[in-house]
Amino acid sequence: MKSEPSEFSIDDLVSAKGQTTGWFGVRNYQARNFMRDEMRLGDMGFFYHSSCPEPGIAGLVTVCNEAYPDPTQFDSSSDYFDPKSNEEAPRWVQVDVRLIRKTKLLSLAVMRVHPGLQTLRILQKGNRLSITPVTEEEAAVLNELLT
DNA sequence: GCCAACGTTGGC
DNA sequence: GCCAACGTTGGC
Repeated sequence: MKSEPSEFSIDDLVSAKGQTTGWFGVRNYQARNFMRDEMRLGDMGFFYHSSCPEPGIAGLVTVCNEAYPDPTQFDSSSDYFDPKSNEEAPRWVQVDVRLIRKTKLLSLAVMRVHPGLQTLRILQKGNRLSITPVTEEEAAVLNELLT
């Protein structure tokens, strides 16, 4: 799960109420579908810092609420307002995640050269999705590296 | 700031 | 329904 730390960082999550946040603002259909169709209560997520000096995984989170309508799509004062959506047929959803723990930074550079991570979606050329699935095998390698 | 990659838009 | 143009993402 990608976030620009200047927008919302792992430290923001550490200090958030209940160390929990709604993952609002996703406005890409593929990423939305991953949240809606694949993410289930108790699933683990990797909190990734993007578009920053040191991109990489900065912490572990768990899904504490499954997909529900993202309220910012209805808020005309929000950057994430979508005039084409409506309450009867919400277009965008979010999940809530809770901090498991902040980790040392596992940099993109390190992940790129690790033999066990070559299949990771986030490393593929042209990858732009803010939400991508991680396989059990990949998760095991990541957990090992983050220990 | 550059640029590759990809998604979205809108005219036809 | 095609596809060119445009916008966005995000690493470097």
